[in-house]
Amino acid sequence: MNTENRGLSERKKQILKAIVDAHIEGGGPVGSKYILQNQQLSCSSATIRNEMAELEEMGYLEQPHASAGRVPSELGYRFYVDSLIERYAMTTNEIAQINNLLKAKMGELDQILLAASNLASNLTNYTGIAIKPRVQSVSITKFETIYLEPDHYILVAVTSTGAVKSRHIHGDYPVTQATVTRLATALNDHLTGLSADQITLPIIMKTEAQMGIDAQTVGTVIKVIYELLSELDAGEMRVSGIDRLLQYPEYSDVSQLQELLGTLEKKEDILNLVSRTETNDINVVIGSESEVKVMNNSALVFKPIVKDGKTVGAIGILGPRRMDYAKVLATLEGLSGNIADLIHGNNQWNGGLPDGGNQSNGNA
Amino acid sequence: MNTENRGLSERKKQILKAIVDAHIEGGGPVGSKYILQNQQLSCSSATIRNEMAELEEMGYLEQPHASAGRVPSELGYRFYVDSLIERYAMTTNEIAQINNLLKAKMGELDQILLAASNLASNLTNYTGIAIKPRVQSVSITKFETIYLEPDHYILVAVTSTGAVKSRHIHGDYPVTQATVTRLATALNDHLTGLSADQITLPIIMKTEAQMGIDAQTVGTVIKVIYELLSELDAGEMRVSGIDRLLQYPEYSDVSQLQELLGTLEKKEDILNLVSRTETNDINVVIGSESEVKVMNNSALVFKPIVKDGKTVGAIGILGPRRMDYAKVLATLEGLSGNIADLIHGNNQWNGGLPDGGNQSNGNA
DNA sequence: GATTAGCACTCAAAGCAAATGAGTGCTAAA
DNA sequence: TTTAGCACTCATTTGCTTTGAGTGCTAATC
Repeated sequence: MNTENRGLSERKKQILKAIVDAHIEGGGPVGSKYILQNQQLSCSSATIRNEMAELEEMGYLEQPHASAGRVPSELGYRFYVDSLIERYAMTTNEIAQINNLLKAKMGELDQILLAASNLASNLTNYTGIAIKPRVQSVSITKFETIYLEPDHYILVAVTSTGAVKSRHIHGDYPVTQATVTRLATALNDHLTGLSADQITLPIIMKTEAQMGIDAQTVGTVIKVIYELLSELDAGEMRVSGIDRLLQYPEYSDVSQLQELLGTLEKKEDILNLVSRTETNDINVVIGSESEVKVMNNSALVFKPIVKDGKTVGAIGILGPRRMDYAKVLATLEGLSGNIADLIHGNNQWNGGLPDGGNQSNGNA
Repeated sequence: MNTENRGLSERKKQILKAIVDAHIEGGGPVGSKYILQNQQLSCSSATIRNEMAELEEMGYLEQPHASAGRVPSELGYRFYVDSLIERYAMTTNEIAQINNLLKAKMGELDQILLAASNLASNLTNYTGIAIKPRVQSVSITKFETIYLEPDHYILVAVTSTGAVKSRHIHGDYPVTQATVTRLATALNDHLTGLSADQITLPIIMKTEAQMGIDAQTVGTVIKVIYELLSELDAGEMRVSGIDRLLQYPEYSDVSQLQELLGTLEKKEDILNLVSRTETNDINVVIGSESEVKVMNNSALVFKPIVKDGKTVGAIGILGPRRMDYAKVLATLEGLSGNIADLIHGNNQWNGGLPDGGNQSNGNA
């Protein structure tokens, strides 16, 4: 991901930075004259042209066509993001916004992430993404049953990630309050700590045998649990502020936009990308650096949210490749800090575990 | 919504229908000659022109500009949908698809709705919408608590609509297993059947007094319950297949598209529209018939899903005004039938109440 | 009175050519 | 190494013409 690009002279760096900045702001190719005017450089446009030609040769710039200005290449952006970017300081106003909106939403992790990605989208004017990554293996820490009617009870499961899931169960055979209570105990004894792929036939049979409850009921419940676990593994992703994309001319090409929306809908690709990421730092994925198709003139910036050493979610920003990285990075950094505070819980009535409970609504 | 439009001659109806059909298929204005060719009418193009002129005068047709063909007006579409539309029979293939995909998803209502709107989007090639409408007043039927650690327990609530919601609670004061159990009993005694606006200060105080649990803990829990209830009232909406919109030329105007995506994001308008609808039939909202802005050249077709006399959700299709209503209506009809079957539960292990449990992720 | 053929008219859309101008590369001088 | 100068390139804009689908109207016909 990093090339040996230290070999750039100060002037080259300054020119490259100027071009990227200008391109981020304006969107179009940047010419030598423009740089001369908006930059204090003690040289002429011809010199700048020479430098630009060299930068192009080195792969940092591209020329859409012979008589156009230069546009940063993917490599150019990468260098910019890694080395040239200027720290953007959030305004107190923005910080206040984050605090207010996030504190108000302080409920389950789901909602915090959603609110945060929303906020990120608002603050940066790009598209926000809230992600709950796939996890290798969730297990269930605690079972509980709620008896409602003779043929109807609810199974509640608390997962190892702190999420609470539930399922209504309508049995064919009437069950009693007592049976249902016994069921919970039995499940707690035998099935806690197992992930979906650990629930094998032997275990099921052993459980059935030792439970002293009719096999039908047990079978039904185990099936439900299995489904629950599979669902928990799946990961989820929510997008907010798609409409913002449209204001950038790079997306006025309908076919391009269509493909991008397609990948956003499918969710698969982005979910994979984020789930597979190992670092907890902010990630900047520019264009074809990722295996995600169609991101060619787009970039995705995302920041994992970590709780107890585990990645429990991520918030991200999707926008044109020429996005205002300084601002985006600062925003995500700020938000993730606040989220960390929230989920490490210093608030009165809620704030401990991530994931108060509900994370259905997967990607269908 | 209905004008006295019975005064149309058979031939006028035929011509109007032909124009609408042609426009749905092609998208452009329809001329007299085209109709003559694709329709068996024993008259000439001049006669058709005359009829068209009259239809325009009556408000059923519009002319984009003087030398263009005719385009159906909103009124024209309304008449078409109400009177002229031909029943579309779903293919066995499509029916099979519905059955398979829906049966596979048979879990909570949330997921069924989502899967259904997704499927609707696939089958019709327009954008699908899954809606859980606002409800006036949900109450909680049953409380349960799950003890985890000395300062940490989970509150589980079963609502009157059958949804199960939960919240982690981290108390400032240690609680015991026994306290937590007692808490559940007390809540079940005092707070079941109340909606958010019925939880008033007197009731809270009375509950606190009779509970015999420290006021802090009770106060915290009641606050959580209140928030839970408010959240349940809120309604939710999910969109799938936005990218499909782009294939219709009416949305290649970026600014239009942007506004439409905006309303889809806000959700407010559509949620209101659906929540306020009283009939359980399929609704067709064409363009500016609704108060929803920006739907000018779009139409929304939706079908409420009813369970025990209550509207528990809706699935809908959003597309260009010139959408294939016959197909859309048939699809929604078919899907809603299947959903009704599912939630009235004739399946072995699950199927009774709607809403197994999880419907967080509201509109932030 | 309804229908039709015929014709003049309209107007968006497509095609074409010239003008514009931002920006470059190269060369030769400083 | 830098720079001024100049010829060259090429996307974009502009104005113009052509095309053709489609209409409205009128006068003849059924």
